[in-house]
Amino acid sequence: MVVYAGQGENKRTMALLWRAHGVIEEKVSPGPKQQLSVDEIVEAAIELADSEGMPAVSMRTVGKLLGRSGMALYTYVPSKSELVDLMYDHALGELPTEYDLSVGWRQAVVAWAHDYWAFFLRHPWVLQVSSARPVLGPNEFASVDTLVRLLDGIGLPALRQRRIVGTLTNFVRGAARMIAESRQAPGATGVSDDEWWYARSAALQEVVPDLAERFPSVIRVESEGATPSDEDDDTPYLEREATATFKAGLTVLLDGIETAITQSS
Amino acid sequence: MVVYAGQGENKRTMALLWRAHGVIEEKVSPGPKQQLSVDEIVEAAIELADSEGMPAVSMRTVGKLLGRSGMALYTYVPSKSELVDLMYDHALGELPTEYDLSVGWRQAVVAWAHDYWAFFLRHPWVLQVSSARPVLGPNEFASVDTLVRLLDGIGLPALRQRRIVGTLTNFVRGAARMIAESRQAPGATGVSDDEWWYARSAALQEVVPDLAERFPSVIRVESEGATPSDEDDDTPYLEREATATFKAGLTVLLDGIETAITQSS
DNA sequence: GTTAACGTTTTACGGCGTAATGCGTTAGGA
DNA sequence: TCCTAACGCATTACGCCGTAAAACGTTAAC
Repeated sequence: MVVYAGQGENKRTMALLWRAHGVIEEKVSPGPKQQLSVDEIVEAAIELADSEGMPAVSMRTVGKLLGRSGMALYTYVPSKSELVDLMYDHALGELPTEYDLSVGWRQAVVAWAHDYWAFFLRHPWVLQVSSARPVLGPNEFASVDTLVRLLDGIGLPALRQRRIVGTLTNFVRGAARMIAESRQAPGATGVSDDEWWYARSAALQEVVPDLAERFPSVIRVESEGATPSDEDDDTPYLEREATATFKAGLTVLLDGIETAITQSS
Repeated sequence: MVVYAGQGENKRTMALLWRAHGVIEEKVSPGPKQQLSVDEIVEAAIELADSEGMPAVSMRTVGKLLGRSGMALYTYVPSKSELVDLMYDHALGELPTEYDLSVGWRQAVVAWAHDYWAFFLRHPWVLQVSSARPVLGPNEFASVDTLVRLLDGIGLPALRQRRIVGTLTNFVRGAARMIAESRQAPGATGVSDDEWWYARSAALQEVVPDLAERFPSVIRVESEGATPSDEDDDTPYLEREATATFKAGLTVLLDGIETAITQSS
């Protein structure tokens, strides 16, 4: 059995996140032993979220995946929202925490950004977990710490460094979100991205024939220099565009950071 | 009655978005006249989303607000997801479409960014509408067109301009999302942002006493130079931080764009 | 052997989106 | 003028959701 020294939701949540068994007294007590573990539940939920998307993650479905009823999970986890927090922090655990700084901070940050980006594309549901109220789990701390360290010795005052860390994190999340959302357009395996896009554009053309006259600037900018698709690259249009926007945007941001460094020194 | 020249979901959606009454044949037909309008419904839904948040917007609640059953709305709108698209595009209509470029592109973009940002804070639910699959409504086109025009004459090739438009849009959305999410932490009017933050930190401190040794870089960067709160400014901590990150990040981005301009010329 | 704590399941409640059904209103043609 | 068919709208129903409450069976401690 588990007893919480102080009390309160927050304490219990933190104990769960940090597996702080030191703070928790384990008491032997009657009744059957627990047959599952928080980790098992969290991993099953992540599996489900990866393959079927966040909406498919319900207490009942996670329970079923473990051969249990939905309610059984409530012995391990106080509520679904806590389970989601645990999923979030657990997933963050797979991010690298060390980067080679001998090649310069800029290259290191590019590597970090690509890893972070790829992480969100592997686990798109993470983007649906709020980023504003931090979860304060160990892996969240570790991942922020990793990025902070990349910017540690380049002569930025702490405050500026903090802003830039926030901006970079936000930037990668937003860029990844564009792709992640485009991948789950009409539910599971409905029409593909390109088919949807084509049908929409055709309908638009028909309903608004004078589109090009009404919005000349967008039309010009959107039509010029479309990213060419490689021979055997079947990445959908929106996704290629979003990827290119990510890379270009990262360059712009890094250039801006260099300016900030120059101004600080 | 309404007949669609071609057919298909997309056509109907576009007609709804663009109010393309030209494409639509109005036929007189028996039965009672419609007592509501799409606009009324969309505005009621927006009202609800503004005041109670997106989760409070259900077909039943919107119907109730109009003195009608939930199912009544289905005569006007094919499904909830279409209603959400209409809400999104309708709300975008309140954005300015003209900016003074005589003060230079940079100042104009700053003004745009602040308007866009304030818009998201007025209608935080907009951030929960996917941005990847564009809705292709008139106001979405207008708002993108507005930003594109701000960057039109500064010597950027079209492709670069497109990437920068995407990056700026993404940036503001992400920055606004941080605040919007921090405002809706524990449901409606539960604990305030600051109380929550304090309780969490206290719990964390207790569960993980060696935090500062384990993540020295984050701790240092997070603790230095905290934004001072004005005398009578009761903006919560997370929100002040997020606002500062937005402003600093915008500067960094604009500096990066200036570098891009220099390189293009 | 009794008791009390515990893990788990079952049932139940009020929410959701929306399909199906039915009712009452209304315009056009007879 | 009446009939009919189309239509707006409400009601009901289905299968989901999170989770409170209760019931049941297992088990350790006394």
